[in-house]
Amino acid sequence: MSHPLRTHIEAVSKLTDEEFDHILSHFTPVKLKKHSSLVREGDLVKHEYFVLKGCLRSYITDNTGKEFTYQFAVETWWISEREAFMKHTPASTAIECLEDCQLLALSYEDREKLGRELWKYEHYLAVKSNMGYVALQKRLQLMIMGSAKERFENFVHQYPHLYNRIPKTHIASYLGVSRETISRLYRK
Amino acid sequence: MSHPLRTHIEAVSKLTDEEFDHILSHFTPVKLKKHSSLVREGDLVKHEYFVLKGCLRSYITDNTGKEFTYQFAVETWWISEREAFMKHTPASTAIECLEDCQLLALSYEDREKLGRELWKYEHYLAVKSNMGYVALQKRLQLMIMGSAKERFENFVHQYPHLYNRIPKTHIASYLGVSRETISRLYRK
DNA sequence: GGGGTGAAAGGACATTTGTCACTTAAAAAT
DNA sequence: ATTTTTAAGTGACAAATGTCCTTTCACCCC
Repeated sequence: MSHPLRTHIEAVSKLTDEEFDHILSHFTPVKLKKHSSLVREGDLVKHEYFVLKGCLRSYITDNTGKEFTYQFAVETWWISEREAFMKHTPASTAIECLEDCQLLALSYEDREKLGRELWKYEHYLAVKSNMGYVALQKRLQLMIMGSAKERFENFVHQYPHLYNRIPKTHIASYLGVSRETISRLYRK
Repeated sequence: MSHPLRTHIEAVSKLTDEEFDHILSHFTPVKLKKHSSLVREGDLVKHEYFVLKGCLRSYITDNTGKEFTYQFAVETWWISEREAFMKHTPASTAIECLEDCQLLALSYEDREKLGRELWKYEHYLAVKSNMGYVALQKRLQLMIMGSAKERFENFVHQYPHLYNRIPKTHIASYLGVSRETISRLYRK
């Protein structure tokens, strides 16, 4: 059974054992308890993370205390605060663990280094970034064109495993509806 | 007075006269009349476009005939159908001219070629792509957290020059509200 | 320069979704 | 096990926004 990170990269381009070992040697394991924070608003974000085990979300809180969930991450997903990580500015979104988590951390410097050393890694990043952009476009489109019901059904269909794993409150804040609305839809 | 495309690239990195002339030599001028289509749904998209003069929008139409505007473009902006252009798949969004337009077209092959030949161009693309991602995130966030009023006011504040140039119908479809709602907000 | 065409404004009403207050259920802590 | 805390379900009502329809305005175009 191959390493989950290897599987993930090889969905884009195949690696030799040496290449993968070299890549993996730049990652640092991180363990976190449920409810702990990986990133707090205002932090500098020096790493991005690959999830080995557990579940996290990134979110922001507005001045009235309402939350908006940008992203969830479970096994084999990446998570970070992209803008802060890239530009070395303070984080405007927070990241918290929804379960006990095991992560692999990669620093900004090592990411750059890997990209320079290994074209396949650079390419993997470019493909990943592009897929992220397209996915975000789709989400925006659904947000604008779809009703609460359509958004909810799409979520359940797209992420059946998340739907029973993540508190409804957070799913609601990801979909941009109230928790009560989710309840009402769920009933039917 | 420098060429608008040069100014745009040089906001990221400075070019020599030779470099810019080399870049520019890969672009083809395109002229289009108001109301004409640059891309139709289902087309293959072989070029991306830099706007010299005029105004365009990209949009999709759902099965009930309702439209959603992805993007506007005026002087010095780029426009294309990113997914179709990148993946060589049929376009799922259309692009139309809201005014008479003068554009510069760059083919996929030439784009790749320029990126390979001139690192500064590759870098310019990467920066542009990253800014696009962050902007899209901000738009999604505002869409989810903001009221119709907030979204509208943000638009007017962010693009004061577009607000009097583009039909309200299209601004409404960009903001994900009905035209009537825009009218009501504008009244006050 | 009058007739036609498309965009915007406005009112009445319907629908969706949010808010609040309360109850129930489940999970965590001691 | 019992208590305490947290999440979810529910109903009544309010607010925001959409829909439909009519009127007005502005701009083109023979």
